Amino acid sequence: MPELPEVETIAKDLRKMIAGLTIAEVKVDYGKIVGTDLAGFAPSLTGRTIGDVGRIGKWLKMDLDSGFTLLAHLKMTGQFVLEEKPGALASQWPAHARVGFKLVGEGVEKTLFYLDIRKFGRLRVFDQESLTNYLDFLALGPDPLNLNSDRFHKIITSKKGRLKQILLDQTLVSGLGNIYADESLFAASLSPNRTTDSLTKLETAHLLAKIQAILTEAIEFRGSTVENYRALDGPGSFQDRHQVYGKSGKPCPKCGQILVKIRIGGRGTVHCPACQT
DNA sequence: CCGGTCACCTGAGTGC
DNA sequence: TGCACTCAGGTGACCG
Repeated sequence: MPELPEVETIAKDLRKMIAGLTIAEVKVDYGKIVGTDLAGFAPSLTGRTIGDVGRIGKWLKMDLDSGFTLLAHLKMTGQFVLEEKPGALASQWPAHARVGFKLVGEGVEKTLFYLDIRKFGRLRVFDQESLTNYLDFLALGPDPLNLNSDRFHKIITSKKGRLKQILLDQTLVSGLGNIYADESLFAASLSPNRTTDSLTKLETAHLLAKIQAILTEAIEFRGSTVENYRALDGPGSFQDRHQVYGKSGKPCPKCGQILVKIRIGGRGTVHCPACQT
C-alpha cells in the first residue's frame, strides 16, 4: 500500500520517464476511478503536455500545460505501469488496468496504464481554481519531512487520541500510513496506545527524528514492496528492513519478546509490548 | 465534535 | 477440490 516513500518514488520515476510527453489519447475502463465527471475526463487531458510530477502527502500530482493538474491517489492497490512499445493502448490491456494514456513526444510513443486491483484509487483533473478548492477540502497536514520538532509537538498534541491513530490522520501530518507509523513508533520505543496528551516534548522530538530517518531511508530504497506496490523504474526493497510491520508472532529485534498485533482504529498494529512504552 | 464502524473492492489465505 | 469465510488498510460516509 503506497505511503509517502512509495508515492515519492513513483513521482520521481514518472518525472524522469514521461515529463515532456503529450497525452494523445485516454481510455477509461472503470469510470468510478475518475470520479463523477466521467465524460469530461478524457477531453480534459487529451492534447495536454505533462510537466513536473510531484507529491502532496500520499497524492501524486502531475502538472499539465495550461495550468491543469492531474491528482492521483493510489489508495491500497493502485499502480502505474509504463509500456514503452508503441500502440499498446490499442493492442494490449493489462489485467486490472482501469485507465490508459497514450503519450507521444518527438519520435516517441509510450502508454501509461493505471492499474488498480481493488478499484479504490482516484484520478482527477483540476484547473487552478478547482485544485485550490480541492486541496482546501482535503486540508492535508504538513509533510513530516518538512517539520521541526516544535511544530510537530504542537500538531501531535493538538488532538487527543491514541498516538497511532493521530499519526494516520492526514489532516494533522500527511503521508504516513500503517507501515511507516508502526515502524516509526517501534524505532522511537513509543506504544501505539499512548494518548497524545501524555507525550513530552522530548518524546515527540525523538519520534519525529525516527519518522524522518525511516522515511528518508525508505525513499533511498525506493519504498517497501508489499501487497501491490510497484514502482516504475526498479523495485523497492525497504521491506527487507522492516522491524515490526508484518512480523507479529516473531521476536522483537531489540528485546526478543514476541511482537503482538492489535487493532487500533480498525487497523492492524504490530508492536512490542515490552519495549514500546 | 467525537469515536466507532462500515462501505468501497478484489484476491490471498485458511479451515472444513 | 471447492466453498465459505476472514483479512489486508486508505479514506469518506454515516451513526449514536
